[in-house]
Amino acid sequence: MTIPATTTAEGGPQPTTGPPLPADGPIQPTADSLPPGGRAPAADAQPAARRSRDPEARRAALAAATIEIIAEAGIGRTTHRAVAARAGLPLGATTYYFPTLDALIAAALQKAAADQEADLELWATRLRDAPDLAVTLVELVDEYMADRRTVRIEFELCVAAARDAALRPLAEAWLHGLHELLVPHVGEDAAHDISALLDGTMLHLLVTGAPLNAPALTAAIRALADRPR
Amino acid sequence: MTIPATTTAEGGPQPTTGPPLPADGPIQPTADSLPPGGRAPAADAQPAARRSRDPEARRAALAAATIEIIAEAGIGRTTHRAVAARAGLPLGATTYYFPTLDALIAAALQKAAADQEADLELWATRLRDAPDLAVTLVELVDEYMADRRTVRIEFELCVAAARDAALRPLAEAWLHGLHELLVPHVGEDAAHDISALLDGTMLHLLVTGAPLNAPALTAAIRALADRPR
DNA sequence: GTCGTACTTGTACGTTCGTACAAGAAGAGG
DNA sequence: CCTCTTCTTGTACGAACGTACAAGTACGAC
Repeated sequence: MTIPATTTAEGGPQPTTGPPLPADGPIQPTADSLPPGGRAPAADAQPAARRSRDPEARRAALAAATIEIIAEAGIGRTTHRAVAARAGLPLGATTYYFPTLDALIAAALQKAAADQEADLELWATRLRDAPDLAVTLVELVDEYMADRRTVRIEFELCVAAARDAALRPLAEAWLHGLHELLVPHVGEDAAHDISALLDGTMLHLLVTGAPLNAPALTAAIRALADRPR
Repeated sequence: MTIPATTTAEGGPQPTTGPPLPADGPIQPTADSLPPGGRAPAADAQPAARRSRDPEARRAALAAATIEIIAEAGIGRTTHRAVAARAGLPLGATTYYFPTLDALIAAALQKAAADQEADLELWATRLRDAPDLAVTLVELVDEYMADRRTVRIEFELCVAAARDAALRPLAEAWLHGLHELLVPHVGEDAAHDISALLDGTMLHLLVTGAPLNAPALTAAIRALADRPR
């Protein structure tokens, strides 16, 4: 228990010694979000060369940019302008394709969930052929943690769902995916426990930034999988 | 895997069928945040009866109100005006006591962490006298989950720390508290595993809103505590 | 070719934000 | 009593926000 506590009760106006939040500076565009069919906003002298049409690519680019912004700034600080800048598209494109900001965010989270579902099917095949469930599972978790961006979005979605019931089915599906993946291998109860262990472990890794302790996690999974029922 | 997926690729402008975020309506004040020394903003006819001085109470009321707003709206949607309204104080009070919004949020999160630390010491005494570690631990988790507000703030802090390194020590302290609490009872390794299991379980409960399955969690804790080393 | 729809874009409106600050009241020290 | 410091409050300013929309361009239908 070594919380860098301050006693938080002083007289003067400025005794806050806590960690200063860096206030999430402005989001810079990447301009590579559009497939090769599109063009960068202004690579040449023209004031604003109009791009050729590609509605589906634009919709996908906006959703992808939104996910990036959510991963970096959080849902609460995601704005039309940040998304448009990241996607390299004009502001009006965001409201043309999505009626409101909430719709844009919801679409992005659904796309993220769909990507995750596809990922989980890869996990399923890897586990089906695995000689040792625990070892392979830990490998998969380690690979998953390599891209912190995805993991951040997962937990961002969970926290948002805890506050907003409308997001709950999406977040539940996300958590449930891992559970259902494990059921055929270890049964209902152990699957429940192991998925909680893995989610907790990933949260710890996300916060501390530490690398995964593979042998320890493998042993813990075995302990939960093999416990008497 | 029953994600309510939409194929996200349509022609028209409005095909988003995802869960609509309810856009977090305006925050209403509670006006009970000030100790009996203070008065409500306008209970009688006077336009704005000036309150008597109590700087420490105001600072504490602002931090408490900030925590409430964070729990309800998230860090990203926490504003000076929402906090002031919740605390029943004028807008200027927020900037008088905290130089910036980030400082206000950091102070609130530190207060929450300090409260949590105090809670953990109660946990420590309860566990010291407990005949059965696993059973008592599950009881404590169940009691902790009764107030989802606190739990939401914990995970909100973790997600924010994953994005903002300045918050990392605070979030790490939070996670580490549970770990160090368990070390004297089950040793370093099992404490690590059990704290991950508990954090993951709490996340699941937070998202699903389901009640805690006490017997299952108790068994899982035992499996992790008793595993061969 | 022309016509019409669907898409693109820049700009504008009203709101809300963080922060600054002047004017004043409260209470301690004389 | 007066005075000075500290606290309180209302208001104001520029920036950023969500959203609306007019004007214009691309492209298939004909």
